Amino acid sequence: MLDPAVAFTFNSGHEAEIATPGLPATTCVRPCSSPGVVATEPTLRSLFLLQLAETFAPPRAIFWEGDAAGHVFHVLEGCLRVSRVLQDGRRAILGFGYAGDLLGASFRSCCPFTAEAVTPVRLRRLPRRRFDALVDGSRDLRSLLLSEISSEMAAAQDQIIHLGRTGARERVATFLLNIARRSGAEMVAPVEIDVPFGRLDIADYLGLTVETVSREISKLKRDGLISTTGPHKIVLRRLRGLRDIAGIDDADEPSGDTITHTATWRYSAKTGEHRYA
Amino acid sequence: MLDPAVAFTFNSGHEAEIATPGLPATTCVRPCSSPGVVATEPTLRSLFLLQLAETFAPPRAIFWEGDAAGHVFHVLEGCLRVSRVLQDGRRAILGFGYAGDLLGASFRSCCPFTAEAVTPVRLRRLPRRRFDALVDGSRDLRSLLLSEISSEMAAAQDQIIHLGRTGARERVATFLLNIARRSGAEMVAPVEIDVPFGRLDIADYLGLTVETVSREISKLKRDGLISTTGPHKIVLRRLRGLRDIAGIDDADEPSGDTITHTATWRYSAKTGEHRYA
DNA sequence: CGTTATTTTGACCCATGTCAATACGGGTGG
DNA sequence: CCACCCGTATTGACATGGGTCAAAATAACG
Repeated sequence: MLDPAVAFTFNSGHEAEIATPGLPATTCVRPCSSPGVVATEPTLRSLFLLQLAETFAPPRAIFWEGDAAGHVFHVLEGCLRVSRVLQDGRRAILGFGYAGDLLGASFRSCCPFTAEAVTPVRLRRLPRRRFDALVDGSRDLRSLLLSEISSEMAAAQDQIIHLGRTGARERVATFLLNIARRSGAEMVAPVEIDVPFGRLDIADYLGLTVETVSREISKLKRDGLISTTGPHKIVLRRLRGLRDIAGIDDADEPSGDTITHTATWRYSAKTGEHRYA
Repeated sequence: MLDPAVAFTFNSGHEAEIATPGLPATTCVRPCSSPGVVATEPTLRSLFLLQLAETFAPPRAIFWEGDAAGHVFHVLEGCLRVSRVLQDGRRAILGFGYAGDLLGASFRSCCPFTAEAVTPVRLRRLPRRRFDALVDGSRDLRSLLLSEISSEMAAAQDQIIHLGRTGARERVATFLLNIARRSGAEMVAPVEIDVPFGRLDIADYLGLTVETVSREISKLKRDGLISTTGPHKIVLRRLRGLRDIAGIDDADEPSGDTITHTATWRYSAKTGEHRYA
């Protein structure tokens, strides 16, 4: 397993690398020509540096499912949710986005979901065409983009496993641990996490109902694994216990890229076959 | 919704374009140099043409979760499943692969799941490095790869919605319709579909148990929506009814790329803001 | 400080899981 | 070609996790 809480079309760059608001006019002349737009070390996120930042107040949508995918976004600050609704109104939240995340990098013709601000969101946008052109122009950036998307896939697959094969308690525990991991503060003492979204969002994300989410949280409190100060501040008291519930083997995937098996495919010129050893 | 049954790290190329086994030695000298490996119209799948085909007998694995991601595969024929297991043995099937699918194109350092043959599978493989190099060398191929991966994402997200927000009946109906769609035979009269996988595979794919899957299928039979000739041959009799159960609005996403909203973001040089209209 | 949305808790029920028995089907060997 | 056998599928009886409906408690906000 890798990173269940990581949202889909964005991926936090581990370092939030929030740029200072003042435009760094030092490096580049104009944001339109293609070669070497940013002088230093080009990352996907640095492409956005020249764009002005916008703010979205909480329930406002950044874009809607079905919209033409005209822009790619870099979240500077705040928190958003990404969701889809079935015809009859049922909603599923596909993931959450945080500062540092890229949003929309993997869209093709249209947005496959709606993105809405949960807390005030500050972000920069880049027209799709420009983003694509810039990325396509650099081998490094192309590689970074693929990695980015690959992590999204991994996260989506984790989510599939959880939704398909785990119970409410397990999902809630995993969810809390993932928020903690995201928050940077690494995993030792009692960790206080900030849960900006409401219970309904959590429920729609975990494939449960508000009531079940609430009950499971209460149960965890009763068992002394967590404690709360209001619905949006949760203190994880016994990480070990939470991890047990979440079914994390410990020593299990600390970095998501661990290779467990060492056997691999060898080609034998002699027999003309591939074999696994 | 797009394509729930589409598996994850492959995507059928709509045309299975199964190459004739005899190697087409006409176009290219050797499979090692980079520029213009295949003369005609380069597609991702044509990159594999010079590789010899291998066969995997049914329960054999093509690779295991955690393996180094050393190859990319092109499925020529047969059917495979892609799965992950939790520490306690619970298994989730992330998707199924069919002839025409690409497998492993989106991996980075290691395989995020296990792939096993369900029926005898014929495929060609390409070392990752070569695949990456070839794709990276052509703008068209890069674009095709991104589209490919983007569809995988879409499929994964559909699956997330189903697992999180629909009931057993709905999932089974959707599943049957998706197999039918895959099988090419387009959607009119009674469609007979071939279900190569066992009930356990279906259950692990839909996040249910064997018993529930079996019961739902029996119920659909009782209601006259389908009929069977053995567990692997199912005739869809009332597509409309199945679609209703599956919650498909009809006129809903026939092609997955439909743009529903036409509003979009406009930049106003005057106010210096983006607005949605 | 009142008003409203959100969260929590309780009582109840249903869909789905669990356990167990039976029936089917596909392959093998006679 | 048939009989047997074993793995898979189906069906039944029962248990239970989580959904539903409703009310109370708490938090958010003007």
